[in-house]
Amino acid sequence: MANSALQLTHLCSPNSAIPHETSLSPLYLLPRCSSLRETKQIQAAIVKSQLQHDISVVTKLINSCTANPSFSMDHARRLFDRIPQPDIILFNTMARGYARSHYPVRAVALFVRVLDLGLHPDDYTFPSLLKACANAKAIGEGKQLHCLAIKNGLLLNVFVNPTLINMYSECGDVDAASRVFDKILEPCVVTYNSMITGYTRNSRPNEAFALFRELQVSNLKPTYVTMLSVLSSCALLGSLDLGKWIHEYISKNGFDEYVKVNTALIDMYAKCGSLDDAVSVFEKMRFRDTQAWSAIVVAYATHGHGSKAISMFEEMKRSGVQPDEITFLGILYACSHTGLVDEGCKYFHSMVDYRIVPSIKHYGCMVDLLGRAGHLDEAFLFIKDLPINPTPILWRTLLSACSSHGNVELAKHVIERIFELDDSHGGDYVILSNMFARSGRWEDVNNLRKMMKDRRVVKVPGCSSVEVDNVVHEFFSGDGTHSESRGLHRVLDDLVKELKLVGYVPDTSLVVHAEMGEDEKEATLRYHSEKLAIGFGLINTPPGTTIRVVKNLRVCADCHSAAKLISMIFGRQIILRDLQRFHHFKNGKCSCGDYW
DNA sequence: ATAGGGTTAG
Repeated sequence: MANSALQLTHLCSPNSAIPHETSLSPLYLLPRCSSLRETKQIQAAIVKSQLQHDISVVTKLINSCTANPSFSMDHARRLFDRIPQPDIILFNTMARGYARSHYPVRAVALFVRVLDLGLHPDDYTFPSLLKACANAKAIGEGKQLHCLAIKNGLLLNVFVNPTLINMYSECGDVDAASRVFDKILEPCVVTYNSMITGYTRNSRPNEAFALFRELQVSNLKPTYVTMLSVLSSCALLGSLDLGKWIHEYISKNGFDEYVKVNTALIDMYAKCGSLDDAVSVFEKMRFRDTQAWSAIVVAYATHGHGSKAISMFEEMKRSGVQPDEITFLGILYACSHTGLVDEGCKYFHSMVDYRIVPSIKHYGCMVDLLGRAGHLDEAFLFIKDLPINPTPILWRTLLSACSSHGNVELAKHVIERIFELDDSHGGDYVILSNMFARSGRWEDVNNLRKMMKDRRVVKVPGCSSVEVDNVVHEFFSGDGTHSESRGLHRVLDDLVKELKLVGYVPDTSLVVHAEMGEDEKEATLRYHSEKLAIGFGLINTPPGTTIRVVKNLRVCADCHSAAKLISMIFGRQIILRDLQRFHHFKNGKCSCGDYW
């Protein structure tokens, strides 16, 4: 903003008239402000030229306050409060700001004043308010606004449609969203996008693809935003073939010019198990923003390449791109899964340098980092000292660590904390019960089982799936009905025995070691991966068959699968994240086979 | 262009 600062000096000099229609006008500079400081400088120029009572000028100022990255609804509110008779445009502008702020409910609160003042909501009002409801997960208010939109004859408005669909699906009622969509006679591409996104965000990738197909055969053209959701659905399915098909479609249609699309491609490839393709997309990118860098850091981290994730993170900083909260999630994940406790703590504390306030997810990574490494008491104190209330998930992370490291006493204490918040999670009982069983405390096991029964806790079994030659084999925790289940158990028993021989504990701690896919550990892991391949090979498969999961997921993820199978055999809880990543095909056939 | 809009990957 060096240029505008120069121009401002001119503007603020005494007796300088404001040329309203030239590039020197403060109004012209407002949209170019990149910080609240600059917006305030323009405000000073506006006051100097006596324009501060002009409602249209204040509207522009407020818009500038809500532009990234200078976001300040507090300042916007101060400006708003000085206007004696705000009109609907000013209200709409404030509502849009609040909808995108940390306090979306305030948009709805402000709307009450609109009605009290007898102002009429228009086609700008509903999109902002519905967005606020989506962000606040306020489906009740959203439904009322839906009714009001109908009353005002705005149901078929092109701007209202997508936000209405978005509101329902963000509130988790994707069926309601779908009903709205079906009533729209001529949905525009943005409306299609919002519905495709709705299915994707609610983990219904097949319906997302069905709608994408419908969009393709309509006379509308998909946009790059369509591709973002479609890629995200690919990632949900975990289907690399489908992902490659979409990649070709993207290149053919020129969508690969968009940084966001390339970022979504990186994410898709990583989640479908092909780190190589993810890296190749990243390397071809000419411009890489924070999101693109984060995607590659996360890709390396989730594939177990912790130190590569760290070196990418350092390279990112060197090239002058600012990390954000997601980058830090990636780097903390990398550290915890690579056992780099000191580095992880260092990065966690460096977040403040980037003015990033840690979220519950960052705290979760820290608990995982400390817990996996066996620093259980430290992890416990970490949770105790948090500035926010811990969630059951946070305690659950520590509970798994207690299980890995066999600390029954701490586990008992932790589960009490969990039960204070949520006692309906079957997995928690199972973990502690197994810990009691391992130390021969059968009375405690029985008590826990009785407690589960009394509280009517249902166990939701974890599920893993392995795809061999387009046939998906699903395994549920504690279920031995798969035809090759016994054979698999035998191979995995052998694997566990060998792990014991090299000093590993056949426990969830296996996950810790299995994910250290680097340096001297790598050779060991490759060896065990082969064993695992033999294990998979037992599934009706002659030797030499391509086993996709094993082939594509590479060392670390192989072992992640191994860990999953082993955890299944030992009756442990399987993390939901794994379900997402590995749920690809159904009944031996690509679930999208109908559409392609 | 001349006060304000919808869908968005990590």
